[in-house]
Amino acid sequence: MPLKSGRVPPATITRLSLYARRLEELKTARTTVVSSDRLASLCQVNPAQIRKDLTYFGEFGVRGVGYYVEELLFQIHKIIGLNRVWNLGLVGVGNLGTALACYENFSKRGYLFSAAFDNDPRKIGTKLPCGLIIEPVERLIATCRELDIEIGAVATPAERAQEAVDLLVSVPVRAILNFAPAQVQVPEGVEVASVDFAGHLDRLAYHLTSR
Amino acid sequence: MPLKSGRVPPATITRLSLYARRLEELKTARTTVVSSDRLASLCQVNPAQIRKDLTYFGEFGVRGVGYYVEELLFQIHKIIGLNRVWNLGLVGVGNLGTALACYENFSKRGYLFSAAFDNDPRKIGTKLPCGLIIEPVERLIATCRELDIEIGAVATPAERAQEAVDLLVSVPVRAILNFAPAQVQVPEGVEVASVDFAGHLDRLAYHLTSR
DNA sequence: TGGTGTGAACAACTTCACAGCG
DNA sequence: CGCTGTGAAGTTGTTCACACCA
Repeated sequence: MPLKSGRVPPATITRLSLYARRLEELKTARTTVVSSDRLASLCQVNPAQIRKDLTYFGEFGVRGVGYYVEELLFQIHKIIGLNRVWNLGLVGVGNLGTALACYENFSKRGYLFSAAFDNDPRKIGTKLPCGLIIEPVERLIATCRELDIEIGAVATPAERAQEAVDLLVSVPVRAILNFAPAQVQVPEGVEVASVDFAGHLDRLAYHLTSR
Repeated sequence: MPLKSGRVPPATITRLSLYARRLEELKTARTTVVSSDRLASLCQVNPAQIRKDLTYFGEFGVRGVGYYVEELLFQIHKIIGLNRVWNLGLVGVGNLGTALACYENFSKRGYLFSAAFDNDPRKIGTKLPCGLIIEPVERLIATCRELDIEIGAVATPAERAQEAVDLLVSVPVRAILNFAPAQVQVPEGVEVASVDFAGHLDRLAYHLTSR
């Protein structure tokens, strides 16, 4: 949020997230200071990259010393927006959706599934292992507004992904995590992150094929 | 596989995978010919990008016409290695692992979960909804060799990810899809694709925070 | 004519190398 | 003295613009 200079490369944000998770581990291990060299080797990136990434937002280190773990972690959390709780709404409660809603690594980091929607009448009213009760998709707009849901997670079949996204956008939800294997359209200002299982697997297959 | 010129950008492979999936849809829709402009709009990329990507592997189009959908799809499948079946081994059968093993989009594209391993004694011998029977991790090396497993999927807790990877590497498995929220080390020649849920969510949170 | 294939221009990102400071 | 912060150099990836050909 301080944002010292102009545009921040998307890749920088992705790495900031990575740094945060390694710093979390260092903090747990009671490490108080870390150099860009050390953090870089933990993250498998170039040390200069870390220093450059941070300069987009300010100066967080001490020359001749390094970075204070707790302080740097605090700053990165503030930049990303991890100093608060985010309410998520899940659309499509199949095997994958259920696993996601109950995945503890999300809640640990402040991402809370607060509502789940499906259009299978047999699922409505059912309680997930994590305690969430499945609501009909017709309730999506009302519930998302009521519960302050700002991030949507789409885990429907491919054919249903676009309509789920359209609904979320109309709430309005301006950030969507898409697990469905489909390309979805959103208006300006809405950010979509697609978790592309097929893309990852295809890259692995290519690696094995091209040798 | 034809590989006309030197190094292929990783991003090109990721896009090839994307093109393949859109072409699959075009084929299903009985479309026989597609221009780079049309395909580009379906994939939300620049048309020149598509043509450039393809030149790394050969010339697949017809000037003044475009690309024959079926032919181009065939060629891309051959490049990626999707003209065959890949056997996958799953390590860590929690909620997420179960959802993955039973996820039909994998098998549809030739990625077949052929074995699943866990170290919880209560799970061993249990059958997953998809029919797979969970084996003890001690059986991993033997089973992977026996079943020709070339791709590993790691869905263990973070603390267990590195040991799962080490085991897979010793099979040897040279391609690993990692769902655990941990940075893992692999030797030269082994490719890891990490499905980084936290990274995606953090990017979305940043998007919402920085405005 | 119309759309591909591609060198050349451009833009973005990464790494280097070192000045500057605690 | 050591490690950060950063301009400049280097590298990689993307887009343009047009020659070329079915």
